[in-house]
Amino acid sequence: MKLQLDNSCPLNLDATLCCGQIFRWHRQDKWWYGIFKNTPFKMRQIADRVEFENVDTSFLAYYLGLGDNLPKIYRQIGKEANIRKAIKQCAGLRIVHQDPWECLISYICATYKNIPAIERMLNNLCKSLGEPIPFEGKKFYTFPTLEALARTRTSDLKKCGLGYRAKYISETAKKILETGINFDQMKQEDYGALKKELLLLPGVGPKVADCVMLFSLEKTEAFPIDVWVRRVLLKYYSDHFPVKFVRNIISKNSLTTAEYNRLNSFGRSYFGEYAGYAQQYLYHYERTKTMKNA
DNA sequence: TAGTTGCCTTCGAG
DNA sequence: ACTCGAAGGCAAC
Repeated sequence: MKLQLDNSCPLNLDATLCCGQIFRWHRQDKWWYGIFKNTPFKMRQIADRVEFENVDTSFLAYYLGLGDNLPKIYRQIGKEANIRKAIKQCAGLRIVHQDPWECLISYICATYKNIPAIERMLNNLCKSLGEPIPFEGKKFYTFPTLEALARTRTSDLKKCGLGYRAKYISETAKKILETGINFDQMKQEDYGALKKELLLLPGVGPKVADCVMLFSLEKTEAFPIDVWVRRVLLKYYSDHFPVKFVRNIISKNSLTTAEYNRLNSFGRSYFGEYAGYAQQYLYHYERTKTMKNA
C-alpha cells in the first residue's frame, strides 16, 4: 500500500526511526521492519511516498504521528537560531506513537545505557519472553506481556542483560497487574497528574516518565532531560538560568530532582505545547554533531 | 596494553 | 532539599 505526502506533511522516515526514540526497528534491503503489538509490518519512504505492508493506512498515519502539523510546530518551536538549525538538519523527523507498555519498559531499561546496549537488552527480552510471529519468512517477536514479565523471576530477567533494571521491570509489572493501570485512560489525563502517577512505578524517575508520556501517551509538551539535552540547554540557553545554577550543574554528572524540574520547566514554557518536538530535534542535532553512528 | 570514561538515570542512605 | 555511591556491561578513547 502507498501513502502520498506533500509539503504540508513532511516526513523523514530514516531520521524518525534512527533518532533513538524507538528501539526495535531494523533496516533490510531498503525496507524498515518492525512490530506493533502483535502485528509485524514493513515500510519504506521513496521521496514523498511511504510504501508499507501488513497494516492499513489510518494505522500507519497514526503510528508515524502524521496528524501532527509539522510546519505549524516548526513555527511555534523555532524561537531562535540553534533550534532552527536543528529543524533544518532533520526536517521531517516525527514523534512516533509507540505502544505504551513496550515504551514504559523500554525506557526503564534505558537508564544509564547507550542506544546499542538498549537495543540488545530489548531484543533479548523479546526473544526469550515474547511470542514469535512469522512475517515474510522471518520471525518477529512480540513484546513480553504484562503477565509474562510479572511472573518471570528477576534472576531470569537478568539473563537478558538487564542488570539492576530487572528488579524494576518485575516490580513495575506486578504493580500494574495489581492496580490495573489503563494506558488509554492515561492519555486523557493532563501532564501533571499523569506524571505523578507514572512516578509511583519502580524504576520510573522524571526522565523516564517524560519519555513515556512523549513517545506513547501523546503528551507533546513533555520535555525529557537526558545528558544530551542537558548539554544543549547549558550551551545554547544558559542565558535563561542563573549563572550559579549553570556553573553548578556543569561540574557534576547527575541532576537532583529540583535541577531536573528547573530545566524541564524551562523547556516546556519556552517551547510551548510542542516542547517534546523541540527536545527531540535538539537531541538528534547534538548527537549527530558529535557522533558518527546515528 | 590496560585503564578510564561514558552511557537518553534511579534509588536509598545519610 | 542536597550529596553521594551503587547498579551490568560494553565500546570508545
